[in-house]
Amino acid sequence: MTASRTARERVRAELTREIADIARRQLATEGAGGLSLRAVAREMGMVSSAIYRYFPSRDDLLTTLIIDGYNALGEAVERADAASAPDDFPGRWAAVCHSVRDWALAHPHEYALLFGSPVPGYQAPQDTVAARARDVTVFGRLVADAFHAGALTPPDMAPPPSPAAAAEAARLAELMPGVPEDLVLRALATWTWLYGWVSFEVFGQFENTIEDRRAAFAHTVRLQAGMMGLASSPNA
Amino acid sequence: MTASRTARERVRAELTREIADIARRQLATEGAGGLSLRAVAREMGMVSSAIYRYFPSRDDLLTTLIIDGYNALGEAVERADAASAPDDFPGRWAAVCHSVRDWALAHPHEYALLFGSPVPGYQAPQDTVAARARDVTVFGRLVADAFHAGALTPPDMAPPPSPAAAAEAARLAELMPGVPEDLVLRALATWTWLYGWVSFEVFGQFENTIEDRRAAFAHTVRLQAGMMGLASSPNA
DNA sequence: TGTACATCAGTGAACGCGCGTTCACTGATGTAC
DNA sequence: TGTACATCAGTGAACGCGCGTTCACTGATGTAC
Repeated sequence: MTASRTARERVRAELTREIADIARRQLATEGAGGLSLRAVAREMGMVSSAIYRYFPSRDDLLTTLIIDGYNALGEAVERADAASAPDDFPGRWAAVCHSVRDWALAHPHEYALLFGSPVPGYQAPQDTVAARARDVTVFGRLVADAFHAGALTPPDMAPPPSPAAAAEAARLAELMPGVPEDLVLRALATWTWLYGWVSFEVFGQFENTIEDRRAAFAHTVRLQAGMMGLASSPNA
Repeated sequence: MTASRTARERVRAELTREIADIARRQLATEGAGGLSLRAVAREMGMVSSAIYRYFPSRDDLLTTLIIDGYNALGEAVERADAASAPDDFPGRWAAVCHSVRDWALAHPHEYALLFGSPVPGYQAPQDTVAARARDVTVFGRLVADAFHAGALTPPDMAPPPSPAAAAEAARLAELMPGVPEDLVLRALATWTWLYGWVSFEVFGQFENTIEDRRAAFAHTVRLQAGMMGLASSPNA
């Protein structure tokens, strides 16, 4: 009976998801190192060994959380970009930045899992790479779109890249096809800025230093847009 | 006998330092969460309870490591700045950037302790604030020096700050007295970029993405100098 | 439709481990007269 | 200089805890004829 087999499988899928949800919630109170299979089992009302029917080990559960995290962030960024007018490149950029920041502040421990100190003893498997690139893919497309629309004209302020830097830029250009090397490097600078800021904010470095962080962030987002040379499409 | 009392105290100070050193080394293999008093005691050849003669608790030992870390980083940055020609502002900036990066790559777990995910259950006490600001103090002085030497003339590319952002800038201007608000905000953007880059690098986000990281970093450092508007002193 | 068998989920006990911290204690080192 | 006392460093046992993982097991759910 295919229907009943599906029934069992459906329960299984649901419980698997429930375990991951509880684990995610525990992450939010204990941090990545404090994630405990026994605690998850307790909250599930199961005996601890039963978890092994669903996840072969603690590391495996962590991997699931990491992949889910990258996907959640990636989706948020994709949605933010898609919701903006395609020709309004500064607007798309701002939407992307704020979506990253908002997601990080709403899920600080998941953010820490993805972008903070590596979890000791945990080695991320190959499975995570696909999900990992979703956010930066959106960014690369945004930059490439702007360039090809003639809306990426940065102020002249930088020396030409060294050959080694240019070589790196050439490899990164995969993410933003057709964009010249020095603009790729500017984009990289801006991208690292974004995560630097968000990490400072999520990890508490701005405590007692910056109060209205959203306002300061919003202004810096515009500043970075200017540095990259993002303008509204001249065809718009 | 003052001399003999000093002898005992000297041994005490030495053992205290030795404990901290061992703890720091363990940090480097286990990460912040894995720091264990018992393991430290084992390596000291002491019984675990003996550690309590020197540190009242595990958190206290962690606090010492954090303060030492900020001081080590701060010293490295101070030395790098001091070793540069005072009028060569881009040079000073590059020296500061590379000293942060070099220190972080040489002490990745200490860096993680200072700038990575907060240690769960640990609340940094007030004692850390003085050491915490050493690096940014150097940076603030560098920017202020450049401004007053007429060597801070950024390209025009940013909208004027919102009132809220300007208010934040006014408070941050303590670090770089006399520098106008919009330049303070550019400096803040650059500073967050620096730690964003270094965190990406230390935490492995550039793995399989950027190979010659030093070259890419060096170029981006110059790019950021241009964004801030740092130039060599016109009086030099 | 009914029965015999196979698969799977969950149990409960156990293994072996490491942790932070407390406490009463023994000796050695330092102090005061 | 010598002795009686106080301070301090380090010991060893113990408390109470939680962890990941294994394993033989019981029932329930699904499958094949």
